Amino acid sequence: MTKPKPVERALAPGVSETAASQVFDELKRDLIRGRFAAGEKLAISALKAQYAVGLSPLREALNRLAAYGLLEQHNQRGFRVPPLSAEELEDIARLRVQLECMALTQAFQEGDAEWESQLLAAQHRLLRADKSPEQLEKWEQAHLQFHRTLLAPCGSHWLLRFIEQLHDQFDRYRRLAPGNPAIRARLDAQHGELVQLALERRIQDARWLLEEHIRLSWDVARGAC
Amino acid sequence: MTKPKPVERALAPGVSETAASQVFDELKRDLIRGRFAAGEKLAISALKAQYAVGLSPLREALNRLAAYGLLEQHNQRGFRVPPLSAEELEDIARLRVQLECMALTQAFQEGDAEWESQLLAAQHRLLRADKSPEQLEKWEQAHLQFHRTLLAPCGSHWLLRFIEQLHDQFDRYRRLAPGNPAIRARLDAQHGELVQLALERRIQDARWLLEEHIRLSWDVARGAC
DNA sequence: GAAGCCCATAAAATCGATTTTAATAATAAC
DNA sequence: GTTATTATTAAAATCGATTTTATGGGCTTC
Repeated sequence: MTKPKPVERALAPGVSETAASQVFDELKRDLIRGRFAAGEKLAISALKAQYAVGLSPLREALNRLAAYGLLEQHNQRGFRVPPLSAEELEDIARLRVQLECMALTQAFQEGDAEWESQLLAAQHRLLRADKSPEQLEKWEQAHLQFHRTLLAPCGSHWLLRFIEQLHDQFDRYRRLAPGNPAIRARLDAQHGELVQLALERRIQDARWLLEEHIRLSWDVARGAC
Repeated sequence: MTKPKPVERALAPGVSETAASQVFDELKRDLIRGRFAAGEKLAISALKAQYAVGLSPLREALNRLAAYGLLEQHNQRGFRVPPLSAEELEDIARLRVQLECMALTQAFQEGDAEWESQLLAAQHRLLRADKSPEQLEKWEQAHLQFHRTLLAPCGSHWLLRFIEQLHDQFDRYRRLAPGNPAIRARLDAQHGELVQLALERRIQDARWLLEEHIRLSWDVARGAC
């Protein structure tokens, strides 16, 4: 007999990715990273080549991104990168303060020892992550994960979902804006302070600090508009 | 000059719909209406026939709905109607209270005379809408529009977006639950009271009433799980 | 000279068919 | 009798081609 079974059962037995999901992840990252200009119209056939994927999975990914708010979809005239505006950034930042402080309060009440451990771990990974341009994606991932961990035990699935969505939107601005080393240093320090306040469950101080943290990031992100 | 000659765009002025957008709207309505059982796996080929649409636009609509949270998407195993649970309903309801009260406060500050007019109009349309089973969709539309109008001037695009999303989620429960005439009557009365408080800008009373309104709806919606 | 019209072109949207994967039934092994 | 393995079937995902719609240029008309 021949070998009609060269088809390895995909070493990962559980979750196999689809082309649509892969290109969704890549496009999402590239949109947040600022690979495309704000307001730019996406040329679908070009994307097809760039991401080495067929038309169907690509369109499905674009549809998901539009529903998520990282693209604008206009019937019969394709997809467009949303414009950046100082007004929208203000909206996003203010709402981040409200929602994240809300989640923080809950997280402080619900968080247990395991949470404290994971928070310390996440902070350490962030601290050690290399922020050089080549490793920037790694740092961004660690940063996102830190903020996720901080609020994770809040108990509200939908609140966390909205916060994540706003975070992605905010990062479009922040990552496009020129860096500010002085502010960046202060922001980095605040992560450690947040952990300390979390361990001590000093909710009011933590809320003030988190608000300050977001407002400082906002100061940086403003540079994008 | 003074030639108010709006360029006639083809035979369909304004926005021509795509098949994907149409089936998205229909599916969204049917999901909220409870046409499919919670937890049910959607048979794509069956939907294709039911909605009289091709595979591509149908899949695009399903992808959008999954990103919106009205469907679950599992790689390589299709789409599924999210299950209903008392815990998630609680999450949704509590968050509605928080977010809508937040928006209400802003709306009371930003709303002008034009807003007051539209609010009165929306309330009257709701009052007059027929709630009979045949006309139920009309009433639901008027109800949604009333709540939209109430919060519209709040100034935060993203807050309104999240509130609408939660409202859709909440309605899945409410519309599946058996009706309660006594509570329904009280809820209907509250719409008028909210308008009155809005006209007088009695923010604190209005916040209490809106919270009470959502909690009462919640009492009804609980009947779905 | 500007506005309207028509055609050519490019892009978006959709269709029909194919490929890939998961779910299920049937069979074999222990 | 149970578990493991293979074959079968059904469904999801993807591809390639076609249809539909928007866009831009050149022409005509007033």
